Amino acid sequence: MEPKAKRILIADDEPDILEIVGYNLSKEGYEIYTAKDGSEAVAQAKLLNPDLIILDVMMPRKTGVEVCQLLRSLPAFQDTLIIFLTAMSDEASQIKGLETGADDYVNKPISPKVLVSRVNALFRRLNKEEGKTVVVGNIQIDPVKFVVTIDGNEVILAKKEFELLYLLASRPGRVFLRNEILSQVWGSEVIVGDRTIDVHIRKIRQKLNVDCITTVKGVGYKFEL
Amino acid sequence: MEPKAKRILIADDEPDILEIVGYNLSKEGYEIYTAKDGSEAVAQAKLLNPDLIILDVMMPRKTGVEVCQLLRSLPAFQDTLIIFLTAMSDEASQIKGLETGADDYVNKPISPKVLVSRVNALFRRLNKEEGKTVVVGNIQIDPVKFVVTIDGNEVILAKKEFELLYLLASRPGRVFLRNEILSQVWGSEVIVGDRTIDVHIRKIRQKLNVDCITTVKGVGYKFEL
DNA sequence: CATATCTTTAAAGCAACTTTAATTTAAAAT
DNA sequence: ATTTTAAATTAAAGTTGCTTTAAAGATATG
Repeated sequence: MEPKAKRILIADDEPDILEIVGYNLSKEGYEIYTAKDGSEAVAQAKLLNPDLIILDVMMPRKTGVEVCQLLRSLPAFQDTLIIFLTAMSDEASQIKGLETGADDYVNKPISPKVLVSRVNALFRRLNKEEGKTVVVGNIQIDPVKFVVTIDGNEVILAKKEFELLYLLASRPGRVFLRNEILSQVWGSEVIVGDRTIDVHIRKIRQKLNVDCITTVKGVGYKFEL
Repeated sequence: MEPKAKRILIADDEPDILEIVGYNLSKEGYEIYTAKDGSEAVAQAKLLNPDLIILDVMMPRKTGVEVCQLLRSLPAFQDTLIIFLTAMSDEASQIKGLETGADDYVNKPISPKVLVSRVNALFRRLNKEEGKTVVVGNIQIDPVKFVVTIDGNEVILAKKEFELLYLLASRPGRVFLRNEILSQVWGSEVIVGDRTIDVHIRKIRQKLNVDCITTVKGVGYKFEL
């Protein structure tokens, strides 16, 4: 299920900024809306309910700070992300901006790429996005949920089995030596026999019921479909 | 839920930075812990389960970026806030840092006040996400009213039970390690045995009478229907 | 201040996970 | 083809970690 595109409202009185920032963010898949002054920003915000509002501090007809304060006082905009854009690089303004309820404060001149990164970082945090899931073909291995799914069906692995599979699948195609596996999965202090690995490999193969772990005789194991 | 003091781990090889930043943040009511290199940062992080980690990028024995990547790959640190501190002010580093999974990127020389504002801003945002009613299937958990309802019927949980359930349910599917649970629900000062968690889990399962908490042996517990 | 409720500890039991060991099978090497 | 070596398989032993229960220690409440 694809999450619907995030809406971003950009408010600045310089058309160039709107243009450049808008272009770079839309390239990332965001839906962009613009406003050319503070009042318009408020009106647009109420109309659109954006997920993020980027506000220039110095704008005609309400400054960015005023817009921020006004919106934050409304229940509907309690959670909306807000970023300030400003030419004023002094500390005091920045602190004031952040204390007004903004989530970030970016100084001009703006690097579009940096701004995009910061926007992504904010959304990443908000979505509580889960990273690190290994996906190979129809197999998904999610270390956060501690679940393996094949074609959407959950397979339950024990801890060691899971760790072993995750290690192998994290680098599909690469061969892992037995002592690599031992040190990665078991740690360097623990001493277990080589057969232990075999038994776990077997259990994984059995439970997954998919031919995805290849034996490289005399060397180790590798994951591939 | 009484807000427990937020724990911040600061890692930098310059003692001055640790001193100044630590001082300013502790003034704000944060609990401060420090590490003087990358390896120590990782060790401390695992031990303390901090709410925020401030990482110098250039550190001996693992750079800040390495520490970030390492921690982000662990389930326990998916949600932990991370701020990079760096003398490198070039765009590329900043973008890379943010894409590594950091929540903010602050250039040196640091203004302690600005840093404090940014830290506050991050926590402010995080708190907005907390304290919300969690709805999973037919189960509702309202942390404000302190009430759990299943299909509209109220279920009465004790405080610790409620906090534990709320934690698990706030991220359905995600596995919470035992020490994560301990530090989130009990706090770092309190020392209670592992069995305590089990007993509370049991009481929750009993009272809810719905199979919604799964045990992941050797790892932790997770909430899912 | 007594009682009820919540929280934590402790202990027994059990189920699942992990490891070992022994045997069989398969793949290289001679 | 035979020997050697490594891995697969199986079953059993060993271990760990969770569940459950009961009871004692806190804390709150009337």
